[in-house]
Amino acid sequence: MPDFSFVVEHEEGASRSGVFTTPHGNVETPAFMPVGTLATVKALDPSDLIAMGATMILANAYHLHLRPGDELVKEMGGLHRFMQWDAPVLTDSGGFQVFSLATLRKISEDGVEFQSHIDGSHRFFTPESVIDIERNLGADVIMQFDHVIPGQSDETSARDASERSIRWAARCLAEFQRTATEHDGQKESQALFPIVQGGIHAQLRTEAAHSLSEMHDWRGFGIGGLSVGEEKPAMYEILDLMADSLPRNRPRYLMGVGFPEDVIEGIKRGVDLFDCVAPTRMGRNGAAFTSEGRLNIKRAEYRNDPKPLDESCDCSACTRFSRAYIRHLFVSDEILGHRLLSLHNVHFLLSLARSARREIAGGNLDAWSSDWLARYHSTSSA
RNA sequence: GUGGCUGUAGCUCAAUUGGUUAGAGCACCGGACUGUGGCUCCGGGGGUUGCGGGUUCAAUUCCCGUCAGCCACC
Repeated sequence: MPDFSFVVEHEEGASRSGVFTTPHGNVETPAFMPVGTLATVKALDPSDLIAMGATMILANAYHLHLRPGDELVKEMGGLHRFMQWDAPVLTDSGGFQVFSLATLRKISEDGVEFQSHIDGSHRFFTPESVIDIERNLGADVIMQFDHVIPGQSDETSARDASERSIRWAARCLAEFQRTATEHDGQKESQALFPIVQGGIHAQLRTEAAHSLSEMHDWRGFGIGGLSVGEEKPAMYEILDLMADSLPRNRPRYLMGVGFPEDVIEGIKRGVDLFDCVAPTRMGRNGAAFTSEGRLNIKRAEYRNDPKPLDESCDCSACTRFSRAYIRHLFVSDEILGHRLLSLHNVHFLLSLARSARREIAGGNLDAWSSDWLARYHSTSSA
């Protein structure tokens, strides 16, 4: 048995359902991966995640390197043991953090110099150093160090970032292979995914997909640089391109997406893996995803509403608590409110991916997704 | 009982020697958030300036009365 594999079981148009196998277990795809940047899915316990059917979660190399330190995580037995999560984990490299929160940064061909957002200390990340960090953390899937730019960037800067990301993929791969024997022994303990960049420029995207595909027989591919400020139709067009230009027999991971409607649109275009902070962040900010659109639980109209967040949901928040109670928790700034909404939202995304998987197997994704989207949008903008 | 101080948005306070439409923070009511800071950001509704008179072209501001709270002294 290979330590990593991907088997496509059913296909419908560009979409497919399958099983992604890792050293810590199988991931049935399409799948949504809850985000646990700091080795914790905020407000949730690993047992909550297992109970909801989560199979794979994220952590972040940039954040864990700064605190508590990847060396410490390694000393404590690696990420799985440290956070008591025995199922698959994926670590993001920190490329996105360089883009999103490092105010002081200097990008060169060699790497990125930036200041820690925690203590202001100066750091230098290279493709090689990031792989070393991700080796120490020990996640099943590790992402290359890439260069992310805003969604509306012009073609020149998008090309610059995309081509640099491809060169960095090669350097990550070299460092990954150099360190393979000391980490893997006889077995393959980690898989490295490259990341396709190229902004919203079709030519750049297809070039990047082909360059990376020819570079190595990767275990899977990341699609990055989307949902970073571009219009939604532009993102969907790029995903259409990816369906045709990435190998069909490898999982495709759309990074940082998404909102329920984007997960549906991604699945229709052959995406297998998703991750997003939305369910937990919005959970902490008082918004719930429901089958009829987004619901802001802090609204006064829910003050005495006995209904659950979503009447068609069977999560442990919806089967027990009223909107009135959860609203009260938020108005009173009680942490149980954050927990219940996070629980519900993560359940919502996991359940959505499961439903889509089922519909693909039944050959009914197209009709199902149309109905789903119509219902979701019918009341959310009212 | 006498003297003094203070009354401005739900709360805490602003408002240049009397000068345009009395502002701010918090609260409240909406909205945003896509490879995570529980943060943050963007809008909005709110005032018979305790009450009643007076002076003035003009009063939150000056004067008189009155009510309320606080302080001091009988």
